[in-house]
Amino acid sequence: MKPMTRGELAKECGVNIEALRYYEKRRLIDPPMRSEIGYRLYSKEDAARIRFIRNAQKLGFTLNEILELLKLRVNKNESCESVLKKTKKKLNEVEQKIRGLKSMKKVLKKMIHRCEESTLTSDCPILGSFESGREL
Amino acid sequence: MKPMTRGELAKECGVNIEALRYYEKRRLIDPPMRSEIGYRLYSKEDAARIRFIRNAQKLGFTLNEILELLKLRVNKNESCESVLKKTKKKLNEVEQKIRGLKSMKKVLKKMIHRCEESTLTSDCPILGSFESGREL
DNA sequence: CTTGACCCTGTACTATAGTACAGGGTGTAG
DNA sequence: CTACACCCTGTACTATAGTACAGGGTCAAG
Repeated sequence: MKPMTRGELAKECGVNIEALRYYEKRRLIDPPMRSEIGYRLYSKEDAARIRFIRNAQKLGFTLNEILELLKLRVNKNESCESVLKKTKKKLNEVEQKIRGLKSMKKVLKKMIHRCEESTLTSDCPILGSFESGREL
Repeated sequence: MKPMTRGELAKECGVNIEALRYYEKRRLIDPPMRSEIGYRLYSKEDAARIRFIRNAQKLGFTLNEILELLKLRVNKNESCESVLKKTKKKLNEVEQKIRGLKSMKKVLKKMIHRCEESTLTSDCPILGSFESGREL
């Protein structure tokens, strides 16, 4: 697989070219290989990582949280125990988010249903999606 | 129901007192009633709205998107048709987010499973959760 | 052999979403 | 009657996540 330049990777992933340098500085991607004249050369794996970052951001994770997600693996400095604990914590966060979105979805569907029956009122039903007061 | 002051509402909703003034400026909440000496007085509905805003933010919606969600209702200046269209668009966004989180959840669960069987390797499996290249 | 399209670095600017603070009013407790 | 805990306004500062730009290098095409 031939490596990509910064411009090519940016285009492929639909991000601004400067964002790639920013993610490198934030340590979200490893410093890439360099060509003889010093150009950054990215692999397919780098592309996958950039896409992961963008997707995770849309799901409400900050760059710091995304870094934590990316570090979820066994390494020499960390026990499997601790990785397991962190992974379970992340799973919980993800499940919370899913629950929140599901109740939002339910309300939106109800609105669409009501609208199609032309019985909509002027109040805002979506507000009700978190009425339970449950913390997200 | 007795109305709350700004400090009380902030405490009840777990937000900074200044954020309430900020949400008012951004038109995410209506300008509240005022007491005789000019203090803001908030209702239970205001509290629900603040909670909605915070929860929606954790699900990856920006304040502008949240404003759009809150405006999803029939009013004199807008046809039911157009509200229906916007609501369906939002439903789509929500369903996309749910799909993204579900694939993340799947990968996290697999990691936990593997870790409990002590067969974890040093690569980062979570990266795979968006491999499909599908846009979120 | 220079023009254009890339790349490099460093630094400065921007948008979003707050957060803090200065300067001043109100009202109850000691 | 004053100290303290609230509230008001306006304005300034901060963090996060980029985005733009200046000044300079490389290289292929005309």
